[in-house]
Amino acid sequence: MNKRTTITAHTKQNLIDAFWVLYCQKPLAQITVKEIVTRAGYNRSTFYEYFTDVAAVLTAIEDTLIPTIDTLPPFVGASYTIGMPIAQFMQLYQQNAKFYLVLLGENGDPAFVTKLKNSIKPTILRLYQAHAEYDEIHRDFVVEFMLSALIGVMSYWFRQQQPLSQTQLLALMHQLMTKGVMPGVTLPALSAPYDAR
Amino acid sequence: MNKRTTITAHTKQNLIDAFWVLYCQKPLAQITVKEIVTRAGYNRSTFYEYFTDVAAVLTAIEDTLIPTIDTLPPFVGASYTIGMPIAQFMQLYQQNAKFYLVLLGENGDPAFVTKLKNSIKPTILRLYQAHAEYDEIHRDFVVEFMLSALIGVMSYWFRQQQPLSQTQLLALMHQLMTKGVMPGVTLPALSAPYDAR
DNA sequence: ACGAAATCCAACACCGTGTCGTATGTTTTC
DNA sequence: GAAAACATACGACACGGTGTTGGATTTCGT
Repeated sequence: MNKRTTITAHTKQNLIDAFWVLYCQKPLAQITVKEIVTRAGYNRSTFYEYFTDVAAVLTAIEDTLIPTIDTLPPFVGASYTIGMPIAQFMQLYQQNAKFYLVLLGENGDPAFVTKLKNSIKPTILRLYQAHAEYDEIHRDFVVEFMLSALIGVMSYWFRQQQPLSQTQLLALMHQLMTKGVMPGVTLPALSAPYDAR
Repeated sequence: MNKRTTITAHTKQNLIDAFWVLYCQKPLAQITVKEIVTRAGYNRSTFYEYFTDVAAVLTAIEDTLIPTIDTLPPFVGASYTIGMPIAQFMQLYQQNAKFYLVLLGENGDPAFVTKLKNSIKPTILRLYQAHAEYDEIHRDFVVEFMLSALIGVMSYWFRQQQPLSQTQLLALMHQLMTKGVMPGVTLPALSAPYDAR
């Protein structure tokens, strides 16, 4: 390995690490270049050799956390069930829990949520190829529904002290996805919008 | 009405309005006090009479957008169905769509999502009082599931050019909530976690 | 009508930003 | 293996934003 490239890689990583410690503590707007380089032990100018500004560090981190097509294998065929993407996403989440927890948390980045959803969307959409239940427009909303619920629940689970076991959570999520959130309730007519009171 | 108080109210509102125009265009971190007061037509010092910093303006806006206990009436009784909170939330969303769209969007504020969820949570939880299906811990996750899906889909709907009518969206959401996202699929055993491949 | 309090502003010291020129160390070329 | 070419890290500079203090002006209570 080239010495130059290892040095730059180390420096960049040091800056990223220093940034992450700060980002875990406070929102992006309050993090300064000076803080980062002080913590990492560099001159402030050095920072600008690697990143254009503070936000760029966050983007760099995010880019390594978005699952690529390769990491989410393209399941096909009739044996493909809803449980698989759920379990798979859970595993992905768990591997990088340290980052996801913050990026999807209170001081997190909404843009990351969108990026994450878009990266998983094709995989979920493939689930519905065989099923003619929904047209293309409806499918889009169904997938948005699933992903929002999935990410929301996962984040919630990690934020708590995990009162449910992973197996319990998987089972619950699977049930909610396949049977709904309130199986016992019959539906009223829905053509007319409800009164607010 | 006192002239003093109207003046202060106007000034504060002018600052808020100016901030909002900017916040619609770029993330919080890039908005300066100077920009706000220039746009609103005040001296920079005046800003600090009303807000401690730029982030405080955002918080002030958010606080007016969180539904209080009063705005979400406490439905009780057996006639309470899942459709009501959905339709109700949709109405709430629509009234302040201009703000929700941004706050829940790409450059939005993740903390606002949490605030919003927490404000609606009690209402949804009341849905499950009569139902003994879930214990307290599970209920929490079910509610998180619902709210995440609800907010996610609503935001998605507003962000698009609304290809579905409101009635269609309500019907779809109702179906997803009560029957699940994939009614046709039978479930495999879920006690053991899935393989990743 | 007069003192008290508020609204708003100009000026000040401080801090963070982004850039440019340079010293030091590393790689390439012959 | 020496010298040229390059990459890395740094100090210094001009600029712009921050937050505060003291004062001018207007409004309110009595």
